[in-house]
Amino acid sequence: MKKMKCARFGFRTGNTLVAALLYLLLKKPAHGYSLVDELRDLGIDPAFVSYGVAYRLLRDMEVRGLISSKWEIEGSGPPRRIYSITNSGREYLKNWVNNAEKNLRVMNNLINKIKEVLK
Amino acid sequence: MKKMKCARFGFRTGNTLVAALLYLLLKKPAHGYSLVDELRDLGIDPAFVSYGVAYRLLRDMEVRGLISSKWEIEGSGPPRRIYSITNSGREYLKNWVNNAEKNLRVMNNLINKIKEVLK
DNA sequence: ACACATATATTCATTTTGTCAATAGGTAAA
DNA sequence: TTTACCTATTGACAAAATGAATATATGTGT
Repeated sequence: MKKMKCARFGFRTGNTLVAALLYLLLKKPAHGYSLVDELRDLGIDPAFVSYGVAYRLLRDMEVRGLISSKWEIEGSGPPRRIYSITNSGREYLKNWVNNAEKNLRVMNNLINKIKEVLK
Repeated sequence: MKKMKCARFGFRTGNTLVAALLYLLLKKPAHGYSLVDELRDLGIDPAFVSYGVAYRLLRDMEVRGLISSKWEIEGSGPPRRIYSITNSGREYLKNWVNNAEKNLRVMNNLINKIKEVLK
């Protein structure tokens, strides 16, 4: 298992976006531009996810083997890079969920404690 | 409302640590070294919070007016900088909690959706 | 004197993010 | 047909956050 850097609270932007993108790709292959739009359905304001960030993440994810891509020329519009999730990506997602749940509990605890003191 | 930068998911390390430190200082004034130890009670692994990071954060927080400090010479050990939370810090914390709750719901939602698809 | 724990502070390199411009094909209307 | 706008991807650069390591004093116990 690679050492987890920079993930003290698990919910760093990049990590979370990776999980969200993998989730979307788990449902069906898609290209970057549409994925950014679909983030809206996850409660993630797409205005906060620039295309630059999203495409960079997708490229990184492919390098890490979490997703794979192929060009799609057919259809209307410019050529699109269609991404699919790999088995490795599925594993990563499972792992992420487990960690995220732990982190969520810590966060929830902290929030409740703070609310109690503020009250 | 000031535009929230760099907090897409609210739970960035820095932001969360700021909240945790403010929470501790809300209960009683303290100095950096002891604060790091007390993070343990919040479920935050102290091995993940180096003193370097903590002191840097505390100084930033003071610059931003969330806390104030004074040197304490008396008592045993080397001089300590005792931090107290300010009114501005209390406001910040209230705000953070509200945001964090929203973000928690988004995260929870995402996690549940992923779990459903993985199942 | 010596080792060790407390306490604060600073530096530098690296990683992660954010912003924005460049490129390019397709579509629709004037 | 040329102008304008939408889709789609990429790359470059700046800014911010983080990690690791080091430097500084002081006090305590032996």
